[in-house]
Amino acid sequence: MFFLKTLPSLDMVRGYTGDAGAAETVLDALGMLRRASLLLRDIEQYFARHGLSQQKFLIMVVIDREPDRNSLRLSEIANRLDVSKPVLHRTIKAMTAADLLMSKPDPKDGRSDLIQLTPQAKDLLTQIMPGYFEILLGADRPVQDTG
Amino acid sequence: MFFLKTLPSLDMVRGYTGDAGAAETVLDALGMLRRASLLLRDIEQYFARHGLSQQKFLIMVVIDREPDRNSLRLSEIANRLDVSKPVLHRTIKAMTAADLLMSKPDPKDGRSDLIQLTPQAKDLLTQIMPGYFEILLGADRPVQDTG
DNA sequence: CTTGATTCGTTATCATGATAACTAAATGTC
DNA sequence: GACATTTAGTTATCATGATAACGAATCAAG
Repeated sequence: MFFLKTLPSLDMVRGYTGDAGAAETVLDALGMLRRASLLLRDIEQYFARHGLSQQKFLIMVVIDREPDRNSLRLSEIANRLDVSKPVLHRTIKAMTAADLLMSKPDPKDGRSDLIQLTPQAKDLLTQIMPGYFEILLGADRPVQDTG
Repeated sequence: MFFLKTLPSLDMVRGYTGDAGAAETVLDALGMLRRASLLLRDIEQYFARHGLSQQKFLIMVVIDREPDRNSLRLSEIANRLDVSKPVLHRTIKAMTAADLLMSKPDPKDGRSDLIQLTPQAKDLLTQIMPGYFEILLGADRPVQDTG
């Protein structure tokens, strides 16, 4: 993701929306996209230093936090994350090769595997979670134009 | 971009941050990432219906709104958008092939071209801008499934 | 002017998002 | 139970983000 460093002026937006209140709402939304873009970049860089990505991290999170179960099917993960199945398939394959996930056949559905975290994945999750929250804590700082 | 459909509970986050105020800040940041993810998806779908992407749209915007000039160099566009030069290079090439951009050599720097909008691009920009603001206006409404 | 450092754009390569089209399994209807 | 529909996962292909490494032009130091 990337986004405009400098947002349009209120006057410019008002030229399209007509109404000043609407123009402010639009600028709020653009500001949010800019902040999300910067935050996401910080997050991705943090995960990259641990050999991960936000995507891989979130896959581990949704499996880990599932109550009463320690595994999920691909489609269940996809539903919890709003990500497409092909993307998830590819990532699960990579994470399995990296010993972060392991699968066993689903006894109730011959099409599916039950995907669970390896011990290494659980360790890694515990290790990186505090730094993740620290980055999110810094997210309400004012956005600066760095040039 | 994609993100968790269901955010962690306040209690779960408090388990990591210790302090309740910090936990709320973290949840605000996660909520923002979720809203930005959904909004961005709407925006990309809108642009796709016009044969564009957010990236291509923003390139047109920064050239169009430049005061006193009608062209920018690649690196100037990259600076205004916070996007990497290889990405921009590839996109400018595609947009030039699609008759949205045209280039002429920069008389002041033999390494650069001056990139400007074609008349078609200006027309397209005028045509799609209102719908873009309409989507941004809806960004503060509760999330709904539009199919 | 010449030399060295910097900047600009390009190429190559990779990661991560999407949709379309397919196979296999499960489900629903008769 | 047979057959059509639906669902789960996979494959192929594409778009868009990144960094690394490179040649060419510019700039800065002397």
